[in-house]
Amino acid sequence: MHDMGAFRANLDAFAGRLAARGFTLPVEKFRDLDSQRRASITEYEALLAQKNQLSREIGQKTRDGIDTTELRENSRGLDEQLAERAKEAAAAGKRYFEELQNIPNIPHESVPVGKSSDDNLVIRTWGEPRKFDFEPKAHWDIGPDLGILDFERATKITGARFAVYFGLGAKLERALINFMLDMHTREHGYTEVLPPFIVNSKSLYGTGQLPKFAEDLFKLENSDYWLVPTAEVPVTNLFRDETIDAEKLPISFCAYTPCFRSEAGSYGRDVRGIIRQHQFQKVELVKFTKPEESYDQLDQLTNDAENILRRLKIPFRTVVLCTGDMGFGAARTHDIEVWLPGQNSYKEISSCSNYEAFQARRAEILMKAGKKSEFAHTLNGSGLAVGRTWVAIIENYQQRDGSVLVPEALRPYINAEQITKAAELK
RNA sequence: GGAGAGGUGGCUGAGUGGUCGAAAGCAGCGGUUUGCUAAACCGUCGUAGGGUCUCAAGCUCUACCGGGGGUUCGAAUCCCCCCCUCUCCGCCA
Repeated sequence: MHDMGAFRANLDAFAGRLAARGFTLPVEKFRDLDSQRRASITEYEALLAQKNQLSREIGQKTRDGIDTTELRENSRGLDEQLAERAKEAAAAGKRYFEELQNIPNIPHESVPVGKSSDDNLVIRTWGEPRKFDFEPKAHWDIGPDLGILDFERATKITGARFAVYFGLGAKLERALINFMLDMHTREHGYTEVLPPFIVNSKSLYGTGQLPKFAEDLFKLENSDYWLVPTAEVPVTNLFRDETIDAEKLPISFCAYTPCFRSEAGSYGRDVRGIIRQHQFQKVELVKFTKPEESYDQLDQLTNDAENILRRLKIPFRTVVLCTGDMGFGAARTHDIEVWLPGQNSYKEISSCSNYEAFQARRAEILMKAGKKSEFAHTLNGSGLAVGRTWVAIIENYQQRDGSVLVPEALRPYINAEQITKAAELK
């Protein structure tokens, strides 16, 4: 959400910067909507002031013992017109806000201008893709062959885009969660949070998923409850409607949650394997910062996420999304892409964004330094997507005999050096 | 799920139909006094949206006492619905 005053005063500048991300701001429409809105407020409030004045008079005269029959009638006479103008003003306001809240954030000036993911800019590459002396397989073959991953039974008990993990496959997933949380809390200074996995509409509005992206979410019947699409929602909303003492910033949280996404509109994308599931696990990093330090903190957060892959010794590269490829609320986004030999390509495993005050304005997250209070900046990024990290390990550490080596950093967590076919599943 | 008690400004807490945006205290901010600190005293002190204005200040209007409706000329105050918190019971992990 943009600041109303700034938006009104700089409409043309906003339009120019939004154009870079392929968003056409209807400037004239906004000017009209805003002047309509203001005119109807003025009209309505002038009439209301008139009525309030009459009421005060009636109160005074009643106390003085003067008859007020006529004044009461006059006052009542305003009601119909008043109701009408109230309705107009509310409608005009609503028209304006509905347009405003669907305007995406302004990209930071450092973001490369472009139209699609082809225009993203690689800022870092780490590790050498392994040379295989055999044809590397994809995880959707390796997993089922090892008996640690089962799509058919998941489809039976639930439906498409779900998976069941068995044995060391399940344990690998659990180990990854602990490994990531431990690294972020012990080495990167994050405080662990275990939030609710169900949130209300207001929280989803605060982080920007609602009202525009309702179709991407799972909603619980007969309630205002939704399954979390990412821990970003509950964790960022920890400070909704709160004012944080600036001295406490930056505040860094990490949280594990399952994530639930309807994936409406992604039919046919990543249909094989567990790259795109309705339910997946993620360790999320969230930061609340002062405005002047949010970009340093974005670099820090990105680095913290990358460190997971460095420790696991899996190659990756980091890209800056171009203006046309960014998400709705982000001002700058770094995607970390992990190397997947099974698909012979890099695949997104983390998305780290600075939202500047875009979410803070919606969620009313303020910071106060001395007398002055202003909106804090919010950032978040995956640290990392657990399911996709699972895939990366399976594919990068696969052996000719179909087994998978466990990365050294993970061995204390999984208590095994190698994943082989489980006895009961042979 | 049942019974009861509550939700007022940053905090505590008055206020049961008419200048109440809301007493008082604390905290905050400005100042006076003062070797320093502390204390005392004086003043100030909510947010948002309109209007006026070149801008700001100022002035002014409107809204906000958990949320939404209603009664009334007029609602923090009366009525209805909902949400949340607390206590007890039930149920459960």
